[in-house]
Amino acid sequence: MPGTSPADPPRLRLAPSPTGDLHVGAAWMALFDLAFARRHGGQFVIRIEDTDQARAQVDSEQSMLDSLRWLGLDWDEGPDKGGPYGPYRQSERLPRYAAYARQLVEQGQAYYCTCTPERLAALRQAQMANKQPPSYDRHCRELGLHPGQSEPHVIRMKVPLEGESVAHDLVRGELRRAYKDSDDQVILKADGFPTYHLAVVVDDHDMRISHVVRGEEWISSLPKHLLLYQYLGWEPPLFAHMPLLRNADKSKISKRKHHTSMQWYERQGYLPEAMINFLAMLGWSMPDGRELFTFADVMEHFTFERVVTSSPVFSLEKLQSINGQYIRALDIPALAERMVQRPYVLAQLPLVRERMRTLNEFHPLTAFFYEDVLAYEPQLLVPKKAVAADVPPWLAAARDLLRDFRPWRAGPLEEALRALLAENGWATGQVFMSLRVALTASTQSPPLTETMEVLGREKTLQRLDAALQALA
RNA sequence: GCCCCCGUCGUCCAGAGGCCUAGGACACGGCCCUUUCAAGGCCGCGACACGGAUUCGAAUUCCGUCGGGGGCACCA
Repeated sequence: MPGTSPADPPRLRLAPSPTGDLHVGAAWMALFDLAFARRHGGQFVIRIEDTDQARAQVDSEQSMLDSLRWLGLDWDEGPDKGGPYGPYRQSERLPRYAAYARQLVEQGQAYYCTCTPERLAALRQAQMANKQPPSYDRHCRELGLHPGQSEPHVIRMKVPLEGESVAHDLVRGELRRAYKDSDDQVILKADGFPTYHLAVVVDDHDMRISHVVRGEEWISSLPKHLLLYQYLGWEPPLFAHMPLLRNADKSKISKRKHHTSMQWYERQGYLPEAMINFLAMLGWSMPDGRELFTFADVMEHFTFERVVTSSPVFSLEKLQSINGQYIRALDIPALAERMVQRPYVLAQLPLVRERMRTLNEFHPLTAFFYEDVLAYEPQLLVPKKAVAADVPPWLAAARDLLRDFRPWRAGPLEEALRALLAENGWATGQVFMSLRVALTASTQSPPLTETMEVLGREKTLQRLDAALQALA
């Protein structure tokens, strides 16, 4: 098996979330992945899912790498440097998937299916109405269809009608599931793109991944993945299904209920080593029970066997305490150094340097970056020669433009905003003033789009909404 | 509805048949220290979901119930 002999060092991968941000869940797994890989002299690669709706664009990809670096989890290889087994970007791998899907059809382990979405929807609806589990009825399975180019079709894999799948999981032990509870999954879509199931199997094989570490939400598709390895004649990797991090209400951790972006923690002033320590205590513990430890300690002692099987609630209480302990452990010069070296502070400096007459003025000039809720004086949002009713459309239009705007950089942002204003015949000075107040609660601030870049998308959008609310 | 995973203090973990009248950390409460607030020290509150079975003995094994979560897409 790959990765199980010393001569064959493990290769693990991180699959970033579609937005490209490094989220707490991903960071949490990456931390263990990397500890494990490093300990055994292996590698850790990033597989970029940049096709279809998973569009990790350059700037967000960069922010993910920045977050990993901040955590100290960077390694000598970027997404394109995972060794000779790339490409690691899905968009560059497209031709491979269709070929394998067709190979499976030829081998009789997959088949063309021309069922229409309408038929499938009706089928599903009928099954639900009859309190049956929704699943494909294998209508095309034995038809031996060979649809022409023009006829829309997908390729589905054949799942055995009986028997069961038995797998070994590094954290949970034996995982069993009857084949009859898995249906004939689509592996190649009508548009020629693979579904995740095919893509991940092909990619992990091509990239020589030895250990697949992923959330337990994937357990139920494990039999299909294993089947795909078997059909393709490949040795499957080892699997570790990690518990899911949860909200306080026990649901799967979500953006609505937590700050899930690593950047937020960085900006909030948490120390990366405290963050690592905290994350490593979720679902795992040091064999000797120590609760203050470093990444090097994790590296030395991490095993999948010690990962808990129940899902931890992600709560900040303990992180704050740990962070305090790390801060207190720093001597004053070191602490001072850490404060000024903080990337968020570093990013603010160029914006306020020319506005500072004393070093102390740095604080009032940058205070607005840190407020959770800005205290608006609504009349400030209404620039000279404008009336209150003018403003909401400006802010709303800006918000809509910014929601998915990429790349999140001052230059492009300014260009796009100016274009928006020109299109609507709005006065730049007036609109920019309103935006400025919305983002900083003040009529005096560093240049608008530079401020936006440093503030980040999330806070920018939040503040636009807040300003709109203040005007309502 | 069906399938799967899981179930120890409010939260995070320890616990792999006797070391458990269940241990630590965070949070919370009290006291001490102290011009305040922290930090620190001491003390306290607080859990093995329930029911059976196996065993001389179960938090630890098995079964059931209940509870929570996840999955059941031409999303990942």
